[in-house]
Amino acid sequence: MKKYDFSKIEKKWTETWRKERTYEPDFSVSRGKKFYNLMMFPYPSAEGLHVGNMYAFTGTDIYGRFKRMGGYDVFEPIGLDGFGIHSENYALKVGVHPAEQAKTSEERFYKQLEIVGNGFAWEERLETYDPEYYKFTQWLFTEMWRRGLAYRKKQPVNWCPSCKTVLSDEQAENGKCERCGSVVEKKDLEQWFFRITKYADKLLKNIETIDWSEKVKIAQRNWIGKSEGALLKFQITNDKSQINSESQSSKFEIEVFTTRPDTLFGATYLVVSPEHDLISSSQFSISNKEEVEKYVNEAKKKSDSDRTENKEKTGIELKGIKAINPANNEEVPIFVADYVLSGYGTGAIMAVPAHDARDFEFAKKFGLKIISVVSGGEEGILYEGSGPLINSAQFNGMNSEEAKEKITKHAGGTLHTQFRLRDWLISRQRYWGPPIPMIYCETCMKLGKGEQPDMPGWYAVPEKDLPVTLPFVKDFRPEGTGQSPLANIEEFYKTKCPSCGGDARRETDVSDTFLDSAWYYIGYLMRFGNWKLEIGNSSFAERMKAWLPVDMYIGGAEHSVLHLLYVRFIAMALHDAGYLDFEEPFPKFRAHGLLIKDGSKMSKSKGNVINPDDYVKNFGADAFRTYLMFLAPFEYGGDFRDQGILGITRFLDRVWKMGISSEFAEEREEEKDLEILVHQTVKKVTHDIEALQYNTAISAMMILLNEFEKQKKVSREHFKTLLLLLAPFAPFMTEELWQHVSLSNGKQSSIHRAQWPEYDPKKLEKDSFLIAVQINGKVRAEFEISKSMDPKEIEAMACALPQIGKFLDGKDIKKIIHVPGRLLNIVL
RNA sequence: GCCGAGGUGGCGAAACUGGCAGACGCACUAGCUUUAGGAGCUAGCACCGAAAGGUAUGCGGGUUCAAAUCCCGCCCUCGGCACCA
Repeated sequence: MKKYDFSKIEKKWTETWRKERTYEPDFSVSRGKKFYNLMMFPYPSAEGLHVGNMYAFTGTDIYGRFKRMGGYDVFEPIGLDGFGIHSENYALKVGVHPAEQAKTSEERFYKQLEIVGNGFAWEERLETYDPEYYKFTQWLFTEMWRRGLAYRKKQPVNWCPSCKTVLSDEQAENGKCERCGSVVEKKDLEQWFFRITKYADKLLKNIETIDWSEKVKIAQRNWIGKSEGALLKFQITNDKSQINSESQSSKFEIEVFTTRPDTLFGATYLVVSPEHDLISSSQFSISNKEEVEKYVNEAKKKSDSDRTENKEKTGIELKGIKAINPANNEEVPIFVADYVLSGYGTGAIMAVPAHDARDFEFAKKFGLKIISVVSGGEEGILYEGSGPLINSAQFNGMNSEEAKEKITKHAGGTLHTQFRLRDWLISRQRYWGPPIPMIYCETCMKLGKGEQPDMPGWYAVPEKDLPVTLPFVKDFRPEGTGQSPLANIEEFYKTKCPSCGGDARRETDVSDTFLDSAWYYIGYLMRFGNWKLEIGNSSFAERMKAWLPVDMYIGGAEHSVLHLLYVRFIAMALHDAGYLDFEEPFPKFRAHGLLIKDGSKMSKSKGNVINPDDYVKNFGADAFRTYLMFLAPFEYGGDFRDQGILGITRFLDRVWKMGISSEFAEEREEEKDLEILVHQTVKKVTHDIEALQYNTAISAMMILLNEFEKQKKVSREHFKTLLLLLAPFAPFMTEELWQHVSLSNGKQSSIHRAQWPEYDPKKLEKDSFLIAVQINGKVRAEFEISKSMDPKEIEAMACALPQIGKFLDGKDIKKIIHVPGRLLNIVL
């Protein structure tokens, strides 16, 4: 008997599938049954594919193969997200130019991805560093600009001292750089931003309409951070003792944002952030100015994480000035403290120590007045809930919820919705990315001319001049000067103004990597032959209409507020610009779990990284794939154990043996119950794959095989059903066996284009089965009954059983509960 | 602190709508076979107990004929957010 020679068979089918274009969809017809099956494309930054990537790809590929067999024309493309800081950092580490490293990685990644048996549409692959690709990344930037969604602004931004570039808020995770983990600093710099906040409300609302993993939806909701409240104005006065002239008093106002305007009567002081305008204002004489400045400077020096790590609240009163509470016209002191953030709301708060934990802590430390205005808590203790108001003049007795609007009105404030989300900082002072396609003209600026009224001197590179090619720069190292290495290349930045034709300067920053990946799912549809299709081209528009949005998207949850938020935003902008007829690019998204090894995350420093190549070489791609899917539910992830793969190897070997033996039974030779099990298995595997519960699908197939082996012979049809069910998991071996067991003379078409088996609902139940008999809820016996039996008859039979009879002896049966087909519970 | 997901044999994990807890697999044990290699086959395998039987799904209560599953109160682990007013 021939042993299964996986390396030979895998090689053969890889070549055949490629040659026969088995996994290429038919774009020439617009068919209703399309299925766009997408996985997050990888960063080719490391030495090769990580087993975690392999896990994600395999899980997605199984789903795609399942859909293809279900009659869909499946589009499952693959590409590389090889532009950007992660690839550049890797190139820096190994000392190779990123453009060269890209070629090496490309070859290695694609080879690995094919070896493991993924059914990709190889002809449509793309790389984000391809000028034909980033031409459109740049076009996208100019489109955002034209639509008023891109702007330049100076403000405190996140700066990674190690990567020597600015970062977006999303990339400064807990005050640390998403790439290298360095502590992020704050710098005042002029940068490019995308106005994602314009879509904050839509990004939030649409979450309700999309079918995504719940934890990702929650992460996005939290990140967008909608709060409903009010903006209230507090007038500022100098202390009576210090008023010098009439004009200096009472013109300046501080606006605060609060979610609890109902507690305004309890606002006993005001706090401004160290960056607040009030501090530098010359309108007031702050008597302890020196002291205040010292505090402010120290606070500004601290990084965000330093500020938050120090739990003890600090601050200092601005002496000589007071604020007036608009509810009751009482004077309250003003403090500056770094627990108030400049980037949120108005950068100033009204402090209500009786009903806010932070204010409470601060007030205790500085001995400030604490006035309860909401009843419900204990006297003198912090209470953050709602309830009837007290100490609030005419509002006493009113419920706090109702009072929110009333008190806002009374104080002359306005109701306001505040988002936590801030605009997307898009520029990077690095080399390996798409140059931002903008031109700055000094002459036009002086004349006040420009494409956008509020940004004189700035022009987008005209579409005909795209792409702005990234020049080959030998010394691509970031310098930390606040400028990209491109700023040293005169031939690059010297250009002509698209408006006046005079000398002008190109933008030398490149765009964030996440812009590259914000539209790649569209890019795959452009890649026919040689990027012949362009945005605005009508046949491309048709293709987008036919294939978008993506039907199933799978990827890591770590991109919850990075890629997955940006890509939604860009789709919304393109939708509003009329290019897309949907707002949500991924109506269905599932986050796969993480693979761990020996109980901890895989990392090189721990030495527990799994090299997928070794396993494919030793056990074959089919066994490796199937094992990855068997070890735990796909959406949970799990612990990779070397020994576990042996169980799968045995299983596949047994399938091979049975298939190769060529001894199949006539159908009528089989036991009838076997047919029922086949139908049950088809049902279970179909359901489990649809739910991404691959582990239980595999165990169902194991049960079927175990039963097959107990039979003397199994019919060819039943064996073929098992092959079909197994095909998405073990594509190579099932293909080989499919050809072998098919009776047709000559060439048989691929199993991966065969029809997924169906089950007959009438053939799911056996005629007779075991039923359990319980006494007071404890199982005491079981016996066989037939489907047609009368309940009374079953009860009588149960009581007659010897194991049951001894319990019944001399006792009254209170009642009998009969769950048909399951059990009988006799209550004594 | 807040939000989310979890906690079941030696291990990875199953369990429909509340209905026989531990499917399937790994490891292990015994036997057979052996071309002695991570091979194959058969049987066993939650715990206590000689057995009858009893006890078991993080802990403590509750509802129910019946709870891993529902309710209340705790504990622990992992993931995310974190002075967001």
